[in-house]
Amino acid sequence: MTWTILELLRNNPDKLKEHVKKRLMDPSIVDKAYNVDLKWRKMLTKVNEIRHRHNIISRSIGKAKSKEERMKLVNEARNLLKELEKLETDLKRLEAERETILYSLPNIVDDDVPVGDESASLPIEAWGEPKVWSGHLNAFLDQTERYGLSMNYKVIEWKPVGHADMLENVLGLGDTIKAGEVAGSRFYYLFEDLVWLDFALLLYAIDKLTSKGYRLTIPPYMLRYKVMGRVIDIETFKDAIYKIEDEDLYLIATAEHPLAALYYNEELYDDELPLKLLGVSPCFRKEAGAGNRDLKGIFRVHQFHKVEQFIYSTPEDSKKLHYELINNAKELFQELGLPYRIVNIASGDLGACATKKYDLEVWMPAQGMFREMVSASNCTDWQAYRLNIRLIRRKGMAREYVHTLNSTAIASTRTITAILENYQEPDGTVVIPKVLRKYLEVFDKAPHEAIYPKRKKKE
RNA sequence: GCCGGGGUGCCCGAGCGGACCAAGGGGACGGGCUGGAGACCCGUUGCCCCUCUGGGGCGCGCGGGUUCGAAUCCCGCCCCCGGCGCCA
Repeated sequence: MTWTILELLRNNPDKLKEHVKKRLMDPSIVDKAYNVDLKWRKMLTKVNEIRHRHNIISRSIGKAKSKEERMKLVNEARNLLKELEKLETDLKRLEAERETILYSLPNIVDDDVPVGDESASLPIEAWGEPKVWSGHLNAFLDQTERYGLSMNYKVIEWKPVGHADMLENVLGLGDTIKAGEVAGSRFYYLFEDLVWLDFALLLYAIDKLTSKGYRLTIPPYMLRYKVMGRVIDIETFKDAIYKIEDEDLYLIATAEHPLAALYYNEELYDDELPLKLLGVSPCFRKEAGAGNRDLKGIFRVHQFHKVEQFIYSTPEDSKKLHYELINNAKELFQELGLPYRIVNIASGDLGACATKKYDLEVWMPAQGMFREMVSASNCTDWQAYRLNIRLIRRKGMAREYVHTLNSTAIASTRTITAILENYQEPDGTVVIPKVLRKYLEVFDKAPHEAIYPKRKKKE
């Protein structure tokens, strides 16, 4: 038992309550968990005592000398079993109750995390030279200088076209109407240059991060219930996860899920950590909690491609590696030339798994907002406890839990929206970021320098 | 999908209804020996609970069942190997 949260629950429940309060959740869950755990431990002791008595008698039956003695002992054992039956039912019930409540406890909150609801999330740094339409200037300053972030921005007088209109009307390279008819809203058809762009973005992230030593991985795109339930919390399950009819299979919402499950019920030695993985997969999301937000375009969709960073680490290294993940993401977006700010996400908006989370938000010139492109979470031992992934120290062979961390590298459709708005020229042409060009040059039919509006095309 | 064989501790592997409650080996870890290393010797090496220099319970793919007693018998599921079929 070295799970941080269980230790805290038993030794200092008030402290754990503070963490739960920071998340704006009802702290009475801690009292419930404490009581159920205590009750379970007492019941376990009681049951074990009776099992012990039963075991002693049961073992002596094999050595009984006479038939009478044998029958007497068998009857005694039977009586104890009858007594056990009810207690074991109670114990099982308590066990299930305990598991449910322990698994519903969120991770503790890191000291650096700003406390409050999403409005308390704190932009902490910014990079790049955003194009700001004059009509958005106040909004822009409100999202940067208000937090003490200064950016060299360029005011433009023409208003860029939103990514949804760009896609569908200006470029004519997407069809969400037909997709809506045949699959539903938040689906899309993408064509030609945008498909090339999608793949080029993935290749770019794969190229960069494999060079940094991340192990390239294609994971399963579906997981069993018992595994998925351990990787994520119930809320995420309800809001994001699709199920396959008549099968015990759930579509992943990100490669994080199968990458976290890679060492399900396994042991990792401290000298083989950190393990850095790079998952490439489609992501399937219900977006059930999204309401009517971002209904147009491909910013928030049921399906997209993503390159995902994932790290298994020792507890002492996880903070450092969390910075590594967000720094990798910054590097990717700097080279893409997309201006961003980094946000330290507030306690109330963390999600149950994370102890701390950084988002990278790119400035969207048409929307006049910074929008999330990357999310980097340190889950410490929250996932590892649920997935039973142990850490073994060579020195002394002590057993603990590993820490897990995850971060987006590139999410295809979102990054495409960012390019459509940031690389847009007044005439609707979209210049292709230089860093992507080498992944497009090799294909004759791929766009090499820019994507042109449909009415400008000569062909 | 069908037929046959199989899943034992970190790994290999014995056990196939009860007799110190998984033999034996390897690896790892701790200690001894050494100037240091190797070899060698001793010990530890599944999970959980407690009144924790000790005591106890549960563990043999997962979940049920039979029995006073199951790694061992029965049922369902999962996975692996071989053969047949099907398929990109």
